[in-house]
Amino acid sequence: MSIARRWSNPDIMKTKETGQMSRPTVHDVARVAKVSLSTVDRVLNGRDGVRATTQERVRAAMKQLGYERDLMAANLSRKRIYDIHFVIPDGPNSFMRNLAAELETHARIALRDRTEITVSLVPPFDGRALAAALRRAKEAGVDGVVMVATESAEVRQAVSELRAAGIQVVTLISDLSASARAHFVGIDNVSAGRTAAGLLGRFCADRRGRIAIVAGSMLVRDHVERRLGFEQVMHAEFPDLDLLPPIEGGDEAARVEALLSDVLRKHDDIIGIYSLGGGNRGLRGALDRAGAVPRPMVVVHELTDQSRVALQDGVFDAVLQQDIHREVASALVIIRSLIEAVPIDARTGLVHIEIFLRDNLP
Amino acid sequence: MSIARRWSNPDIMKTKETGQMSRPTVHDVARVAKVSLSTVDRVLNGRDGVRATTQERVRAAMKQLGYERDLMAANLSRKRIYDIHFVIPDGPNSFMRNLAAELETHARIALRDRTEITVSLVPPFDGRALAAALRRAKEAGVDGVVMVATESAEVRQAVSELRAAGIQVVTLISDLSASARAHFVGIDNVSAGRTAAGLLGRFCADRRGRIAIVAGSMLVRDHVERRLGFEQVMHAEFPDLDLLPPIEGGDEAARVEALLSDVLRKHDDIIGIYSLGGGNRGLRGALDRAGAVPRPMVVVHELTDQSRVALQDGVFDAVLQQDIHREVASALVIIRSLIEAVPIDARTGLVHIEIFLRDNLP
DNA sequence: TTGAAAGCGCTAACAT
DNA sequence: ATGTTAGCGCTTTCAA
Repeated sequence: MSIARRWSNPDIMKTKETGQMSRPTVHDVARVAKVSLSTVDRVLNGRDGVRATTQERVRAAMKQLGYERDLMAANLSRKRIYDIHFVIPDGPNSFMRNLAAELETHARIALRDRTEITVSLVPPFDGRALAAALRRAKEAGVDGVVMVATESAEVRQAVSELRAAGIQVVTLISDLSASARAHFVGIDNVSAGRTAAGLLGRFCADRRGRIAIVAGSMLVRDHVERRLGFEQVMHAEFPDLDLLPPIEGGDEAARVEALLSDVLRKHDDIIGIYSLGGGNRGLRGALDRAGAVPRPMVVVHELTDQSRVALQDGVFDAVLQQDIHREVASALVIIRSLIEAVPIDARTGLVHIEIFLRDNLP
Repeated sequence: MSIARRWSNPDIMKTKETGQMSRPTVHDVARVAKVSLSTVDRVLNGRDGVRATTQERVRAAMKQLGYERDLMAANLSRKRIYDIHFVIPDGPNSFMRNLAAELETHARIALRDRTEITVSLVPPFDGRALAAALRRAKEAGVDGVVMVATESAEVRQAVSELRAAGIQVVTLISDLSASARAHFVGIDNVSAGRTAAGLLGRFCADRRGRIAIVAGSMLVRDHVERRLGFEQVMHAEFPDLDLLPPIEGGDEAARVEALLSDVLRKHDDIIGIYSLGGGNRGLRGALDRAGAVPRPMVVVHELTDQSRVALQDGVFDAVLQQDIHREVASALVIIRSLIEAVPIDARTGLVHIEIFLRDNLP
């Protein structure tokens, strides 16, 4: 079987000799609607100064011909350059460092797609600083903003202002609830938490004991959601396991190590640990110091040099990971589509979570 | 911190008044090299009829200016349409059916990127038919071919011919070893097998017994590789588990059910099953009929209506899945890049494998 | 071997 | 309210 799809509308057949057809252009529309190019352009771009009846004629011609604007030609003509600004946390952890590096790479290749990328780094977990950065982007008059969100009323307000100024906003990795952001690009964090629980629960088999949770901050939505998903499944499917309240380590190794060491000292029956944020070097440090036997099962997020080694050493059992490179690429595609009001495939934003065991390390 | 990147080569500053810079064009190159546009174009596109010394001048100018050709403008001018042909197996299983549906979707959206998609369906596991389809594509003069490969000398030969004819070939989902294909898009199947083993091994905990493997056909490389990875990890990390030789069910539910029922009857100590191909409806049928207690742990590939329900029912324990939509999208990006000789980011082709437990079903 | 000029599909400045 | 015309950056006749 063979499926072929070509333009097959007789109205637009141009080269009768060859039988070749090509997709309709503004010229075809103008001809059929009996108006000039400019009028077609006005209708096409929603500019005013066109009588309603004429508009109707043009629209009818477009529909009849199945006209679809050639975005590349349009961009060439108007010399459009998409000005996209990223606002990301200046975190001390390797995850955010990695993200910044990703942006460097993308900045280079995005140029080929008429996209210019700029970046601001802001202090992590700081809504005020984030909102300020957003306002600066607005003043700069960029076309779109991609940001790693921190929950805060100020930030929500700034996003609304951007939106009102016609600037598209996409959240990346961590979403902003009840906000005007047009799209979120990242993993489904509730699902990530559920996955972690599904794995950790099964790994702990029939043992009984406590589970420790290590988070970065409950001010970022991804951490809140991971915790939520984790607790959902733990309560529903592994009720024999006792969940300790989360430790907030600020994604910093030193704090994580101090706080977790404390907890491990207090409880000698911790059989599982879920770390849903950064600072896993500290997590490992605490585990090594405690030296519990049998060692607890450990599920963490983000594959870094640290966590990879820990996986190989059998200290960590599973690492959940999101592909930042792909996320940034998706964010760019999506924000350009938003700017051009092109329909967006729902699947574009959802990045799948990867699970690494020591057996499938890349 | 804020990073901004703009063109900043004084040679190409055009509007001195505004201080605005723009990237260099063929005109700039022509001016600097003191030749005409056509000559620049000839050099740019490797056409002959240009004296060596002139060529050198032009190239020097390009380098000096940091010229990079605007692909969109070029495509507009030459009215280029990428003619991409997909060859996929006409399998009876939902996986391939799904793939065909994906292509329908992509055909529609690819038009916007000057890409026209055609599809042929060929009998599965049939190298001869596949090779014939490839030859037909060559005769049709397409720009690129994307295919789900079956291992066969004939196919390898046909791929070489396509390559020789200047037609790019990309393999999708299942690769073709020792062939001239330019790229593979799909999951790392060895890694998928290893992952399956890592999970199944841990799920089987300390139990002893046999593990059954259900494959489609050892003629497709993805199945061979999954088996390889699976056995690697099983032998290395879970030596207490005995692997039975793989059943080849041809990805068909009926055959899988018959063959597996047989095996389950022969062995009453099967504690784990890994199904690395299609036909999982048959797998479930066999399990239901056998009704072993305790039920074996089951890891399968491809999330379908069947496997989703089985997961929810607790009959399957994990489903490994590849995102076909994304794979097709990647294949399109890659083959276009190959056709235009644009550098390809190595990560573009690698699609990550997803793992579903009942806890994280989407 | 080289160059001048027209045109791809669309937009925008400048007429009417 | 509508039309004419000159580009955007590149390719492609057709001349020289």
